[in-house]
Amino acid sequence: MNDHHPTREDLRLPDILLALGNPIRLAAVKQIALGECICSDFVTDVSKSTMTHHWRVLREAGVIRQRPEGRVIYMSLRQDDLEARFPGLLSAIFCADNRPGTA
Amino acid sequence: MNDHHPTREDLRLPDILLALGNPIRLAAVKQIALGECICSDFVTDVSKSTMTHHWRVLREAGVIRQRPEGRVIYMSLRQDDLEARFPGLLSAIFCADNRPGTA
DNA sequence: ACAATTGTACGATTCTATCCGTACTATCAA
DNA sequence: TTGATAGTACGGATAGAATCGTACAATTGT
Repeated sequence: MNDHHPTREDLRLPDILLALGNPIRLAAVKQIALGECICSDFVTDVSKSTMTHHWRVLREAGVIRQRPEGRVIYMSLRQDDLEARFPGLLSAIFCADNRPGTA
Repeated sequence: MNDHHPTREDLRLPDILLALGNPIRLAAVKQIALGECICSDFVTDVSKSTMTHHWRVLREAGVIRQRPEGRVIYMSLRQDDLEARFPGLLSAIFCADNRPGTA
């Protein structure tokens, strides 16, 4: 696995917003926020390789951390880093009053 | 001018994040947040027609409102609508600890 | 009426994202 | 060692985004 994670200092707001500005990734991040999970915990309409792409976008933006262990990869939200750099951002996104179809 | 603005109820979080997930648009929105302005108030590296494109993306996502008056178009942030649907989102974005190059 | 100003519309180009299938790697269990 | 499992990597197709230049429309000032 290519496992580059940006440091806290290197997090960039536009990259993070772009990463979260996709319904599949936003839904995935919301699920990860409920607790660490592995790829196969996600039910989506897209293929495995497409999800790999989405995980990479989220990881490279610094939204999630991927931790390989055995043959699975645990994914978690980089809540502390995000809160340090962008206070309130995650909670605003998770508490948003979403309508159907909004993911 | 094509002047469709989504209603408050039709605002979609992924669309808004996507609209803000571009450095040029994020910078523009930050400037608009300081007070209503017109297109020519913005100094950018891109052409006029490219900016027209960015204004459209922001307007169609519901981030800004465009109000034509005479030969200029006043642009303002849809702060009330955004706060109603996504409380705290804008302030989190504007208060973010940005680094150089982050726009 | 004319010219200047402010911005849009359109078409073309280039770049980036999304998505899939297939092939592959690594780990684990029997 | 063999097979199953979990996921990545890569190449290619399609779609969408960003950008520009040119042409245009509306308004305003002379």
